[in-house]
Amino acid sequence: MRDAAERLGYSASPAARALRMRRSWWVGLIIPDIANPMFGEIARGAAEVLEEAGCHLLVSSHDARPERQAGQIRNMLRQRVDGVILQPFSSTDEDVPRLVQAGVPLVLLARRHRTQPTDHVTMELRAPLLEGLAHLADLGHRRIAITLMGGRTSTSAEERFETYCRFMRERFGAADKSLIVRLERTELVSGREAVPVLLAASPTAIVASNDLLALGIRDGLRDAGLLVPRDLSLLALDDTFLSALPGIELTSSTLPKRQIGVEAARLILARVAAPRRPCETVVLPAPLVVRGSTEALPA
Amino acid sequence: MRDAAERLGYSASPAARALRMRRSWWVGLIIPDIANPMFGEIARGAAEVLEEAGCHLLVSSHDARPERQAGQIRNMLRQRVDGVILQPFSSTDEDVPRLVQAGVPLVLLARRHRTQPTDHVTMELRAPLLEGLAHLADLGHRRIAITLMGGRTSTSAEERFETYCRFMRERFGAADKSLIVRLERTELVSGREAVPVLLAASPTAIVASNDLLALGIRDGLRDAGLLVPRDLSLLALDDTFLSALPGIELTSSTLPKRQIGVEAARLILARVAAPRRPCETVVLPAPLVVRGSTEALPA
DNA sequence: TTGTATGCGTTATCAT
DNA sequence: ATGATAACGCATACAA
Repeated sequence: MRDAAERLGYSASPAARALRMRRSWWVGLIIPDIANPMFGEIARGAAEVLEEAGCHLLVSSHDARPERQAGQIRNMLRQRVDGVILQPFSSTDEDVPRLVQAGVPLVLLARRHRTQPTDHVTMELRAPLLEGLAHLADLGHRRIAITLMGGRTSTSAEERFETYCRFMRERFGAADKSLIVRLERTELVSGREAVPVLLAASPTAIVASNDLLALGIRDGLRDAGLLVPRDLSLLALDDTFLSALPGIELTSSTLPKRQIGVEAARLILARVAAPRRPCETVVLPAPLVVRGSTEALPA
Repeated sequence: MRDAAERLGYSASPAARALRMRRSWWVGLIIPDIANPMFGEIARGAAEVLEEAGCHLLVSSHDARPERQAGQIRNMLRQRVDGVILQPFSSTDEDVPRLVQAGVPLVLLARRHRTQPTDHVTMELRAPLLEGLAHLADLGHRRIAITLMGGRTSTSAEERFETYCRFMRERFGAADKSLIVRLERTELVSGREAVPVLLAASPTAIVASNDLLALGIRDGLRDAGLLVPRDLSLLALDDTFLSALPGIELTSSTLPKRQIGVEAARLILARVAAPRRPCETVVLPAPLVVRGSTEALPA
């Protein structure tokens, strides 16, 4: 019977199925930027495991505009998606309770919501930073500057802030707050613009929130007549494929991008199968890869 | 009435609409690699104009596997998408006649089909190459090597082959075929592996099919003790945002990626509105941007 | 103009 | 087991 159907090239109409079954067999992935290869790899990982379960991935990019994110969520709910994978803007993103309210399986990426418990997948936040700081400290660096993204609303920034301060205190007795630079945007130009502020604290090494930002910083340093790693060491957290490129070669903590997608999809499917199961958190490692941008401090 | 509906938060069920109207208000975009920012930007451009028309973009990445492309097309046809935007594998891709047969509005990217006329959007192929060759020739280069992707089935490779030969003949009297290197894959490693073959023809400048390939070539040259642009000039066609990155800085012909998506979506909508209109071709310019990887040949 | 019945292609239910 | 039937939520054609 099934093969007879396949012989004849017949296949059920998804629209009729969705109407009748009140679900679409689609899972939505809502991301800030579809041109960012990081999210592309997450999408690939998620699509892989969803296909196996007979579902499809629906990707929506909102280009960092909250009102677009809200619109895309509305749209997905209308489509009766089986689940939503979302990287929220902040830990107080109002769309998160809305989604939970709507009763749709939800997986948060990167951050968790402050009040609303959900399934979510993150990468280790403390370990890679500690590993990076230890790497620099072992190379002789003491004045290590760090960039932190977003305001105080960002849990990840706060966690990094605390981790940084604790490490510096434990290793060197004190943490000089002037070495901490808070940035709004995580782009190349943002890195370039941050250079004067960074240099004001006269660091010998800089930890950047991600590799694109690090590239901008390196470019700004070059304009200031400073070369990496000769004059300053540079380390990037949360890297993309860029860090490994010849000509870039940044020491960085590398995210398991595909795996993030895989785990997120897995959590969605698990909740579809068991709506009342307790929320689960998956924490993925982000090991440090030493490349050419960090060097021992000359004595 | 409409606003009354919106006040109450009501909105039509897409499934019921699709079932009744025999169309989904979705447009499919089928691409080789969702982690490639080039396709991300195309997707963004397409999504923008589709949203305005009340449609949504459905992105599917097949990771360069023909059988996956075929499956995704089947899936999209079942979903009754309003149209399909596709970058076919070759000018004889068998999925193309199938799609036309199915009667779904279809826009081809990059290449056109050899026998089946369709709407399509390409970038200029001859002009950027000629511009690049002229740029190198003006810098004093005579032995200009070039990489060509794919076998003889690739129309674009053939067009570039002819363009290259004609330019070299007209400018220097003859085209040395040993300067032409045919490659199968367009990846970083592929560029690195091509270096020995390229060097065998002792060129002073190299034209690479795209910037990732160029990066690989530069890396391979460095391993061979040759520096760009000091020892060799390097020029990339069909660039992505990579070329402009500090630390990369390749002279390259820059694709209007977003615009490709915009035009493709426009063509889909036009055909939805007028199914019998004649096929249209949009050719977008790809101007040369001179950066640090090309230099005058020392006398 | 406003209202009402029918069908789109499934699945689920109920009767056989 | 197998088969007929209703309902999912909309658009449309036709009646009032």
